[in-house]
Amino acid sequence: MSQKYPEYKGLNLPNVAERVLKNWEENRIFQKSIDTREGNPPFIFTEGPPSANGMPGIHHAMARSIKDIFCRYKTLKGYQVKRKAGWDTHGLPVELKVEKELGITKEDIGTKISIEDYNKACRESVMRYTDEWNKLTEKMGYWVNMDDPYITYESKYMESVWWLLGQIYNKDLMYKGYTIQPYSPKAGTGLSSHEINQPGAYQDVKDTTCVAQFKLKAGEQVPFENANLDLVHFLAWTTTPWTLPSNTALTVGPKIDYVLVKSWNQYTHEPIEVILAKNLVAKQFAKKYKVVESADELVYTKGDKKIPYQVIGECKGTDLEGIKYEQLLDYCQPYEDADKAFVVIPGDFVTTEDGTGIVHTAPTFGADDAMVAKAAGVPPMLILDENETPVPLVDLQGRFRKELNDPTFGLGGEYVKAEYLEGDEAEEELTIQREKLKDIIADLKAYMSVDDRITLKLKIENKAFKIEKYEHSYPHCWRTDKPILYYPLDSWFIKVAENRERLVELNNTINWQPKSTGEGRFGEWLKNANDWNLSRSRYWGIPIPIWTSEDGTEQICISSVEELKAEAQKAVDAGIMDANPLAGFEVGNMSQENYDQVDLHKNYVDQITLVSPTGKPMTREADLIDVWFDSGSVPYAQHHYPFENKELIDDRKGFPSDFIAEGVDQTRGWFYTQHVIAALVFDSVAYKNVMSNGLVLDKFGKKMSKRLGNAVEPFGNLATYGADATRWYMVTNAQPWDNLKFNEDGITEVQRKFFGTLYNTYSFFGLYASIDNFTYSEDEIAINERPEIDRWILSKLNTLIGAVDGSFEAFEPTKAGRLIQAFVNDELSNWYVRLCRRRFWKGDYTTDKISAYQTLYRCLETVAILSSPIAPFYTDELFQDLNSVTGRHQVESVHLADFPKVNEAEIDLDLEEKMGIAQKVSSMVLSLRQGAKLKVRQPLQKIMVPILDGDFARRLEDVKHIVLSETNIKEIDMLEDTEGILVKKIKPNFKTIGPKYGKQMKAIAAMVGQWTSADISSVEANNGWKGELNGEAIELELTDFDIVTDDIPGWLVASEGRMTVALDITLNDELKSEGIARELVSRIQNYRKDSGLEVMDRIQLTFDTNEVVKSAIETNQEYIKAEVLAEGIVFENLEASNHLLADLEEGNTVIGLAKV
RNA sequence: GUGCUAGUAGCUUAGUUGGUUAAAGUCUUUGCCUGAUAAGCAAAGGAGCGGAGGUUCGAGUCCUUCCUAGCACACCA
Repeated sequence: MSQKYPEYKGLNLPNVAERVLKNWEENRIFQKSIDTREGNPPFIFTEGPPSANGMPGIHHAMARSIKDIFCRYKTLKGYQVKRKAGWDTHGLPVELKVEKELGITKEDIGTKISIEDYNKACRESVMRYTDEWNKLTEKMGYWVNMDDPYITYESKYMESVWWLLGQIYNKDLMYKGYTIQPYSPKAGTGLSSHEINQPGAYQDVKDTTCVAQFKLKAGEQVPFENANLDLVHFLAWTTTPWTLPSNTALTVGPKIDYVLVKSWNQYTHEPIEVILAKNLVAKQFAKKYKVVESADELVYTKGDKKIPYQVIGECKGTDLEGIKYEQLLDYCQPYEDADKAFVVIPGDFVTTEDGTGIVHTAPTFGADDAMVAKAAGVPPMLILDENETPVPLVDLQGRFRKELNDPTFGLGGEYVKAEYLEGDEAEEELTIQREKLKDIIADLKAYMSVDDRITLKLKIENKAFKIEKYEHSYPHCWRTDKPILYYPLDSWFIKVAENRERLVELNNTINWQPKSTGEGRFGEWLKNANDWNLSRSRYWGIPIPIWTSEDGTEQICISSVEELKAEAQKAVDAGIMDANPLAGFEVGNMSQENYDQVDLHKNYVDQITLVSPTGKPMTREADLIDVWFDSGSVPYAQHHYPFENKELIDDRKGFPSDFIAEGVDQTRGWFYTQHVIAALVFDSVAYKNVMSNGLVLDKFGKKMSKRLGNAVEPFGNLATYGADATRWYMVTNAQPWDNLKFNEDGITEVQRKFFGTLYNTYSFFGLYASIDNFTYSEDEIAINERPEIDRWILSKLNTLIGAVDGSFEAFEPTKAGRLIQAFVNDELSNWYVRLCRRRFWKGDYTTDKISAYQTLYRCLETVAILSSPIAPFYTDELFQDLNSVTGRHQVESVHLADFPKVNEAEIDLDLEEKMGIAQKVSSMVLSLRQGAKLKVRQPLQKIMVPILDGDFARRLEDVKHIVLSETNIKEIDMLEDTEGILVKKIKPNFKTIGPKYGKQMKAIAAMVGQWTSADISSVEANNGWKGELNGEAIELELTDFDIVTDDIPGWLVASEGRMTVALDITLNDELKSEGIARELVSRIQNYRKDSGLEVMDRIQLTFDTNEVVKSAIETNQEYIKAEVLAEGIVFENLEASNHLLADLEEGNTVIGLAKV
């Protein structure tokens, strides 16, 4: 044990972090923080897996700081907090990156490159930045066990996922459906709703939209009396004209009013009669049209400025149901039930906010469309391909099928969205189009999209009522950035919708931080949860473990490697497979080697054909499981549950999580999928407390992005400022769930204000404690034997412990940090240490001095522990530096210590109140001095303070010595009887009078404002006021008024709140000479310092000065000698150039100083 | 478009159940103190609380509406 407290040349937080990190490694402190809590209750934390195929950013540091804070806090509180790191390894981002690197597309997989090689490439790519992640984790001081991470591509992990899915399958919560889903032709995959909801997925695009005219079928009737049936058309709007060939129905709202309007087509000028929603008439007949009242005015010839229109009939949507119309674009017919197509059907989702109130319905490309069409028995536009398989009119690459070939307009084989064209394809298409369209457009300048050509065709054929560009937001594939299509796909679904209620119920038991995210955002989302589309038609992921016979009648869902091996063996026995690829797997052997010899990825399991009970071969369903299911499985799969660690989950020893935290942008999916899996499989919550932290924006509040170059690079930041300052800044500057405007100036401020002050306080303590050999070896001085100031700071300290504990407990790290910071700056450094300085460096090693050391030591030690969850590095050094001398704690790191307990006996609220008065009065006196330009060094005779009440007098009496020394005043006068001395001021107390005489408030205030000193005295004498105001009797008590002293005539006065202080600024000779002495002491102290003297060096003083100063020196000789540690003082002539020259009292004083 | 969150001095934030003159820090200017000194104290400057209405004796706090930002949601034709 050392006798000296370590000293440093200055505070360099990055260096501190280096030293502490080394210490942690050498002494395995993290491991010890878990081991020493063995047998204690666990605090279950689950780490959300990041993907290591990208570099970590500063926002990761943010999210990880939050996690770390609570894990460290709970460790201090005695919990055992295991935290297993993990990696998310599957998914489209990895695949797309690999495709790019290999220069291939999805179609090449399985042909140009084997799935096996492809998956190998993915496996190698996905862990590429693992080292950077590990480095960040270490540098920022995030404690998580990285030696044994769970990795989602490992066989054990995948086996657990299969097991979970098997549970869901066996509970009959899965089904295979044919639904319209967001589909990205360029990525070649369907997208989950999570993916559509990636930031930036919805983009504003300008599309060609079209209000098409669907002609009434010959022989049909309409519910309008004087309609010309040859001219009647339904108007329907679409933003995707490419879906018009797939139209098979028009949907109307049954309750909506529709009208028949007579007019002319603006492009062909042919007469038309159109049906649309009543309250959309004005919108559709804008600009070129004008309404007319009578049939007489309903005349039009081509070239007229405006086209007249008139409403000639009205009906309800119901009346239109069942009416047939002519197919708009007759390239194809539905392969079945074609006779039931092209009919008006009802739909509740129809609104009259946009369009025409009649919805163009293409069941193959719209989810609602499919639903209403199915309900009405209208077929989708599916045709049979060369294999006699029903297919939609657009292929999986996003191109029209060849059946749509139009001699003039092309279409067949072309991409339905121009955005899908790559490179020169647009140019090539343009050449073809120029040739084909030359009769219509003489000189085509630019490539015409499919939408543009379809609308052009409709225009020519009198089938387009209006064609416009329209800007709206449309979902885009989050990876390829191309627009998605809604497309019919085969998929596996988990039945989430029918379990919504239970999901909501369970969510209500979760403590969300902030509350609003859980109740509002997440809760609302659960209430409207749709079935979870699990299928992904990709390669690198966990395969759906379902094998089906070719006719679809028999099926098995595999839940383990053991089961797969057994089923494969059956197939071998039945002669369906030659050999069992899992023969080498030893059932029940949980060793890594055993599991390493199996691979459950697609390339491997697709080789396996199983046999059904009736002997039919069964092959695996081609799709993979949505990667969000991987991460939602973490709580179980990280432990290889239920194959290993069964008790962790079953006995609830490691589940549900006590705490999880992730960024709000990234993690909606993770919060959700964990919740769904836990609810469906275990009927439990997955986590009890959850914090969603906000985004890290740049200092202007803009989102950070590499493209804008405003992203903060985390490594450089940590190296410059140190992890402690960055962490402290991030946590204390804004609530974690608010977005953080990341400004490096803020970190500098934290460095200076908090860590600088804390460091200074420690240095101050260390300096003197080392000199005095304070090692905390004396008995703890009883609290009632300590001076007031010590008891005060200890009271504050105990209050702080309670408040910080409560804040951490309530998952409010910002509050905790701010409280600590306020304590260190305002209470400890700027009041306690400042007032107590002399106690540390003056005089003998007395009880008072020991009390001061003990008190300051405890403050520093406690602050170190309290702050350690947020700033793990510096606080550990501080703690260890203190503990290395005193050995008070048997632990080698602050992170192994126990969280301090509140000692209620040390809390003295009355004392805290007193000190508040002392601070207030001192501040007021200093302010008065400032105003009078009287330096604090100049002593003054007295101040007067009017006494407000008995408590105030007692309190002020107790702390008056502090006020006097702080402000350099000789005495304090408490004025009890203030009549005639003080000028008083009275104000009504709105808070108490308001509820009683609300309406009269203004009148009362006005009246009170007029009162004179005499009136105030009378109110005081009568203990209140009674009277009548505006005819109402009013009775006010003394407490309904605030009476404050305002002024003392002839004195320098300051008032704040109810307190008033008056300062006597007259100077006599004695005060003057003392002022001179103090001034000299200050100069000599600086001179000592400049001369390089040690604090304890003793000196001999020589003065060459005038009479005034000389007499002041003589008068205060003992004081000066004691202050500057002078043995003696002599007066003789001195050469100014070799000594200190001071300008005092209108003359020069030369000061000589010699070390003795 | 809908929902959630936020909008308070140049900047970062605090403002409890509505109660008199809106609070800190930072910043700028000025003065001071100091054997903790890249700190500290004091004074001055700077907002009327995103805008507009309303409820109330009284609104930064409650209500309505609009605007801005971020996030989430959306099948929107």
